[in-house]
Amino acid sequence: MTMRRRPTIHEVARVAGVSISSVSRALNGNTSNADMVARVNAAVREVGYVPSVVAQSLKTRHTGQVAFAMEDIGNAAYLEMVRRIQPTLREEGYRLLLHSTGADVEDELGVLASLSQNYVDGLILCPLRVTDRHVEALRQTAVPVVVIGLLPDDVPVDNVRADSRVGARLAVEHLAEAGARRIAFIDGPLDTVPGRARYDGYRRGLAAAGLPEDDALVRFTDFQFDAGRKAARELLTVHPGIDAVLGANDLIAMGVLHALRELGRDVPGDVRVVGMDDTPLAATSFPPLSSVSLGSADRGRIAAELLLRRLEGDDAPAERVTVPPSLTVRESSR
Amino acid sequence: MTMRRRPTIHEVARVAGVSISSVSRALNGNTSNADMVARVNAAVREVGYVPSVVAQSLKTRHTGQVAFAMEDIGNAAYLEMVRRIQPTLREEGYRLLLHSTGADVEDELGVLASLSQNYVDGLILCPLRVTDRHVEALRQTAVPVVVIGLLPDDVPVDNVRADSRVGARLAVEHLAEAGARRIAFIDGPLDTVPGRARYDGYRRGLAAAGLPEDDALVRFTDFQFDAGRKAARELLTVHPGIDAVLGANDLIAMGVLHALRELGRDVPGDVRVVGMDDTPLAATSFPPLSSVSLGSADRGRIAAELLLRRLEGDDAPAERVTVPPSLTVRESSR
DNA sequence: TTGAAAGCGCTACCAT
DNA sequence: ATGGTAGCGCTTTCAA
Repeated sequence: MTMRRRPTIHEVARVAGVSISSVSRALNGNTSNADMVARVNAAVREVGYVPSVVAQSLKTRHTGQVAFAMEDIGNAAYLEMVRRIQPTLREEGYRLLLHSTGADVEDELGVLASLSQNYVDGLILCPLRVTDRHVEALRQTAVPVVVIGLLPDDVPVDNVRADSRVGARLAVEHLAEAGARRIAFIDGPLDTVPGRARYDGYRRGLAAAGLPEDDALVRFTDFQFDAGRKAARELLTVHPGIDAVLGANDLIAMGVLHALRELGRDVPGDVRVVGMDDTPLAATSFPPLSSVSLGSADRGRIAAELLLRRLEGDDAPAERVTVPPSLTVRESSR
Repeated sequence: MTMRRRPTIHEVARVAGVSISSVSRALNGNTSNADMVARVNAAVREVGYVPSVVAQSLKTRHTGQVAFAMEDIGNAAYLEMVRRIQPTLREEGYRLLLHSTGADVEDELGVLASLSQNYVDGLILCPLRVTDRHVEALRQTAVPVVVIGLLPDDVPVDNVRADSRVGARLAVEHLAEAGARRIAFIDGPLDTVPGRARYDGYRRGLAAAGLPEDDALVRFTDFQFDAGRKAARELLTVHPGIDAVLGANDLIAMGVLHALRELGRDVPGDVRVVGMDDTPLAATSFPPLSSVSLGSADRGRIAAELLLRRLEGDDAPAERVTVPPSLTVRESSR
């Protein structure tokens, strides 16, 4: 265990026989003397010098770090975002700091207040809910913030959103076109933003397809596998005439697939099924699950790009980007 | 957009009418004068002071940050680790920096060399392969490192490992007990640590069950769904007598399930299937997939705990923890 | 072009 | 107990 302290710019200067200013300049490309650069580089290699980013940050007032704060990295949608955010930021030399808030609103606010005043140059936030206090905090962050999710129109913050209402509608229209007439919907809680939007989209889809609404075909549960399974089992037992089910996310839809199998119904022969989010689950289920992609990966990438623009000093008015949903049709609704 | 500079400790001192030393002491609990603490806190609130972690880091020589470097956060096993690492570190006040290396060995080394000399107090590394250069780099990192995965015994670095060899063996023994006689194995690349270990475990399992080895029943591909599907299709077309398939991870096993369905073979009636990693996929597949858990969540937690001990100054000899695998039997092999 | 020196905001030592 | 002050390692003026 070598316990030598890391070499500083002073060692490099000493070995190269120049001043620390010259070392700094040579390293940052602020010199035109090729010989100087060569000498400094040689000294750097010799002593194994790595600049202290901390000292650099203190001086330059930026850290090269960006944080992504979301509820739980375990959620497939956030995961997709991270997978795109990281390389996008990295290409520009930023490191990614991860912040799972664990559905804790206070913590989300804490992140906004302190984290944004500290150790990061920017922040991508994916809030579960947006309260007045969020808005307040967003208005006075010390660094650029991009919010992924719904945000009131008057908040001057870059914002990337999905359109899950249109997404649900797409799914319903697709099912109707495929010949379905009694389309059930298993939703998450109606008091969540996505739950509400997807329900609205479902109803619009029915209207667009000229199908009647029937409350008996709708269930509000949780965004979970077991919830979908249970709801589908009940729904299809009471209403055997249901010929299609839309699940408000892929987990619910997977639960529906299981329920149908248990009930001996063929998918898509007897009942067509569509999910939402288009997670990796969808492609590997049996039968492969049609699903509405809400563009998580794109939202992540776009959020990162917006933030990078701000970090480069762009101070144009806040932008609002909506990523359009797209339906991937697989066997479950073909 | 308020463009005021963040207040520093000097503003607080001025408002509180004390010296900056007193502010620092009050804030860090190094004073016993309750009145002083109160005055300082009041001033802190008044000016909205948040200490600069950058300046603190420069002074104290630690950053409060820990990095987790792995191949791709999209992998379910790594994800499980992150989900446990983050809260564990966070409880002790450390932030988590994420570093997907994208299967790039050079990049992995780069992380070790520069990242460990910089902006983090410690590092959790989950290398895909361990080369001599890794070992070399590990020997001279500037901060404590914990490696999740297999590491040569003489490398003095804390190490948390799964026992995927025993895991694969467990799976084979279980299949044999269930009556399987011709157990195929679809592995990832043999030159990866898990690929190698699982293959060894497979062979030991066969030996333990008194079954003959048959190279024709083994395929080395990728740890992916499509790879598993394709390999299974070929394998079962050429060798219809195969009565069980072990997939080296759940994705492969899911691919196997699909291939079998396409070939019209019943699972588990004709062919039993077992996967590895016990990801969420397993429980929601059809039929639900038996899978060997390698304790990803536990490994993540333990790695974080080991690292925290080092960060607290513990300099006991490097520890080696092995998390035992466990088999969850579901319908696919019942 | 180069070097000296002034900080960036903080902690901790040393006087008082 | 409190305040002054010397750095932490760097970048960037400013003179030479």
